Amino acid sequence: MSKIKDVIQGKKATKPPAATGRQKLMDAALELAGTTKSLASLGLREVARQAGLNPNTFYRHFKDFDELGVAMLDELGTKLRKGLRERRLMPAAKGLRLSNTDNPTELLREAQSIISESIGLVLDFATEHEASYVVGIRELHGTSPVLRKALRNLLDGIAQDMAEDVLGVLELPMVRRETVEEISLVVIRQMTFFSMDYLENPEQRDQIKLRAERFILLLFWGAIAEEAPQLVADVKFTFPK
Amino acid sequence: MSKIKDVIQGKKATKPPAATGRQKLMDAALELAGTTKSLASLGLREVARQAGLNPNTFYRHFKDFDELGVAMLDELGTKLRKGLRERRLMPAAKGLRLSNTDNPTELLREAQSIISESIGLVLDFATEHEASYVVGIRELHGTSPVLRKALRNLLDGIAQDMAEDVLGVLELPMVRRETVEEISLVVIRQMTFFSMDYLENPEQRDQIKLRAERFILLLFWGAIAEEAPQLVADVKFTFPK
DNA sequence: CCTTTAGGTATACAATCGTCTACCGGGAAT
DNA sequence: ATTCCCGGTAGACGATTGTATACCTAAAGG
Repeated sequence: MSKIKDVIQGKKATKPPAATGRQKLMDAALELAGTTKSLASLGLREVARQAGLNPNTFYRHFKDFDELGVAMLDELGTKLRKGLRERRLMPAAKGLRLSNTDNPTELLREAQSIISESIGLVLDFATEHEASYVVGIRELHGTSPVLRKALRNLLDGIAQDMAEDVLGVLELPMVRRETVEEISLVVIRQMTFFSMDYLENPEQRDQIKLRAERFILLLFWGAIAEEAPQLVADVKFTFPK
Repeated sequence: MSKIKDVIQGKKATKPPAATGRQKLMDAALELAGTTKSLASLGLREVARQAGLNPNTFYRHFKDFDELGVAMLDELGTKLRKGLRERRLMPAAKGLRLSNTDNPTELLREAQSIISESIGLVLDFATEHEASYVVGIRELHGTSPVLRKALRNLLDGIAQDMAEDVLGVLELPMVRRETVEEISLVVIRQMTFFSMDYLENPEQRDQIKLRAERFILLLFWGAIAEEAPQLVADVKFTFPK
């Protein structure tokens, strides 16, 4: 009776192969975008093929390509911010954070170590999730306004986290809260460049990381010099070379 | 005799319409890329259509899309660097550059004015050539390695120019040459963000420009504080709010 | 004067694309 | 036990794409 239909339609319809199709599509898109093209320029059929799914299945999960993009960036953002938050809390647990020291020199040295640690943390994440990281950065200046905005918001959020973090150590009025927030945003944005350099030139990673640290130190040092010039003259603090 | 052929082929072949086809293609690509898509994701037929040319004509001028991209970025880069260089020389002609002052305060004030001026210069350029500027920045993190490299080189060159410029005013050993070069690169890169913000939020332009200036001042101030802490404490210099 | 060549055109083709319509199996809810 | 819908499939459609082949013309070079 229905033999004909079965033969014509095939039996594939009866075996849903474990992993949810939505994730399959996202993975496929990531793989393609990571190696070849930009997210926005992917073809629906292309992605479906890579995912081993029927083209139409795409519509079941996403109506747009923007929608898929947002989903991917969501995933990336969640992983990133969670990872950062976790590792950021580690030194506090180890009692390493002594923000009430009266000795400014020591305080600055600690700030430096925090910065260094945070940088490493971002760079590590970029290395571990290279594909999604690169795709994300690509969309930062990409063609889709939706994805651009999503990425901006992500960066802004991370910058906010960083600002709170720093403010826990460099308490006011050593440097104004507003300034810290401003610096944080600039730093996070600059990290897109640093991290791309980092990924693309594995042989210069140490140097790149150092440059990133120096950059941040310069900013904060400048801010402190603005707010408390005398402190700068008094404190004994040497930059890393 | 050849009437048949003429009728079949049309007479359009006999009128080359003034402007060189190469430029037409580049303009068409710019227009399309500026509004809709990314450079790399443009279709050859699409561009030819926009240029009012036969698809095959594309091949006469470029073999790749990368090739067209490089040509466009070349044009952009030339215009940009020329524009910058011209306007940068203006204050020197006006005798405004007094790099041998013994008064560090005055010197810094001058440095600030130079910075402010340079920023305005970049932002003006971005505004006047919005389309090509945006396309350029888009390709900075784009998919084509060729275009990425071209853009990097352009930014590096501009940074070098800026470094030379600054070194003409803030002479060593107030701050080390190496540091100036490092700062310049970071600044130029950060300007990609500032200028995009600037273009996208016309109502906040004054504020954005101010933030950019502040950012740069912080960096140099930090560098000076690193090299000559006492100077920072002595000099009377207030940041713009 | 003849020939080359640079820049333009028309036509054709196979491939790919996005989307529409229709069919289907299994699980959840009623 | 039936119904409903979710996630999957198949097939066909017209449009668009990149490219190959071939033809044309105007100008330049010998």
